[in-house]
Amino acid sequence: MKDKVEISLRSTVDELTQTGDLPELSDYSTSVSIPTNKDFGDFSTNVAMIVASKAKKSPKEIAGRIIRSLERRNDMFEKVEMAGPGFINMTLKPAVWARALSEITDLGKDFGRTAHGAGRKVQVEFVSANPTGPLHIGHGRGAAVGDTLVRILDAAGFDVQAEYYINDIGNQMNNLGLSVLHRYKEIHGREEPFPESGYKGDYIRDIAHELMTIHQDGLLSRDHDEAVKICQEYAAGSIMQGIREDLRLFNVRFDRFFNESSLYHDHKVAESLDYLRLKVLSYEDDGALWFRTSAFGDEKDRVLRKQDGSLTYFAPDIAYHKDKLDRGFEKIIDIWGADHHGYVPRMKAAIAAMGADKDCFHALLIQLVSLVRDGRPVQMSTRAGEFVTLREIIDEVGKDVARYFFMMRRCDAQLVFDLDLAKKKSDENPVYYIQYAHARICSIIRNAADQGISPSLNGTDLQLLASGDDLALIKILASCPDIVAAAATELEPHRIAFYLLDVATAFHRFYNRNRVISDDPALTRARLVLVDAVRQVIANTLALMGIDAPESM
RNA sequence: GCGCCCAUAGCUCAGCUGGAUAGAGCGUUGGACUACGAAUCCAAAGGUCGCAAGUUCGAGUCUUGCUGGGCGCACCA
Repeated sequence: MKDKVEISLRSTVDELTQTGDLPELSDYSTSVSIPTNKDFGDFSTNVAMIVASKAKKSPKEIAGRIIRSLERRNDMFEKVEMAGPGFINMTLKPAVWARALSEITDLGKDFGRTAHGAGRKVQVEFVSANPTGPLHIGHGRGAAVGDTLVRILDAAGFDVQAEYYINDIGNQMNNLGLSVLHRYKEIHGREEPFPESGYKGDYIRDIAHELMTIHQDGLLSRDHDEAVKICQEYAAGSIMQGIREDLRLFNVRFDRFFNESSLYHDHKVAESLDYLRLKVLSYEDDGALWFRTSAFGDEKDRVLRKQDGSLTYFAPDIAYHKDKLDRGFEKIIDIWGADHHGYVPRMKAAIAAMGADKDCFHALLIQLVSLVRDGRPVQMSTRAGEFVTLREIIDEVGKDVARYFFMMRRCDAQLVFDLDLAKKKSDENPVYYIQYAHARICSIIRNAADQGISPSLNGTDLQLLASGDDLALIKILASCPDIVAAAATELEPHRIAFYLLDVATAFHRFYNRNRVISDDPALTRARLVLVDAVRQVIANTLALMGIDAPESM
């Protein structure tokens, strides 16, 4: 709805500029917002003050001209007033709101979708956990945020792809193989010192046992490196399969899993290094190969190839991001743990070096998740293999609650996951509060159906809902597409979680003060359409978060 | 030492790109079911938006400097 107001306002201002009633301004940013104070109308804009300050004119005079012009196009506004230092407050006609409601009914599942993204290609890369162990709770937050963001971007009209980058090569994979082989030998009674920086989790033992049933003691007689390789490949495959299963249970979808190793097979890494050398952006020093990232705003240059001849993690990562650019993504979004923030300037430098605008790259940094049980923090340490897995969380509180909890903070704020609260099936738990609203509406609709009435626009007079609680509810519903679009452009998926809470609150309030099914047939029909629209909006936005909308609970 | 993030009601947090009188939930106090699901609702109390300057018509929001907390500063990934 804000969209429509903005469009109307902008065309009015443009028109006034053309007729010379307003000074010419090459660029101005309008801001239409919903005022906190209801007395100020449905929407408010400061455009007159912006224009006035640039043109050095009186804001009130500018506002006056805009208002007179807006009033002349009388299809939309009930009332347009000047307020304060030059605000323009606008109140829409009830018919406009009634139309907005019928639009929700017409669009159904598609309500909330917009064309903001104009089909631009966007990629979101997230989770990307190494296949060295199961997903833990930190990955869970990244998975929930990433998957929700993908759905939001899709709804906002972007052509979005979800990708998982698998580090299936390198030191960590080698350590994985060593760790598994060690456990394998241990089962066969061979005690050796545990490999340095090996993985100690119990799942390593499980994998060693699986290898034993496949190979019996056959690996013992193999060449060491060969045995490590067999262990590594089997373990990575097994763990990756587990990760995919975790993601499926968590309702997280990926369009593509990208193997780091393919960058080597396809010579992409070598090509990237050649490119940098050609552009004189890399140089040899002290036996290593350096990338001149400092030329692009990084605080110092970074190593691409170490003294020992092996490549750093950064080298293939440059090739990977070059590949993303080559695939035509206009916006590249990487979701990382906040502890990787130091890596951002480096990556932006790489993007810029490839000749792309470095602002097309967005690193969404996800802050730490800590876990609280019985009011006490739960200690976790990945290195020691002591961590709470995502699977454990899903099993304990359910997929829906877990996904919502991960979404109810801004990404850049630390999150305390309260297991006790998550398991409470009461009003304190926002997930149940929201799902309850949905179930309650479904119940009302069932009751109405028993009386032979179902929600339908046919012959229903929505003007009956033009005031009070009914109108307030419609206004919140109508803002859904604006919220989704804003969440997409600002990359702030948590806004959906808060919006849902607003919708549920507004509905519960409405429900307690008004009857849907009453002895007034016309009002009953109208309100059935209204609550059905509430149900639709709740279902649609829950779907954006990958959460189910139960018909009863 | 340098950099990034955070600081808003007793607690946990929103705050729509700089707008008008800063909002929710929990907790506290008091109320509402013999009609559509009380897993709900209503009301009250609760604030120097960490501190101090600056930018301007206007700052919780932007700038700078402090204070406090988290996280980084590898020829690890």
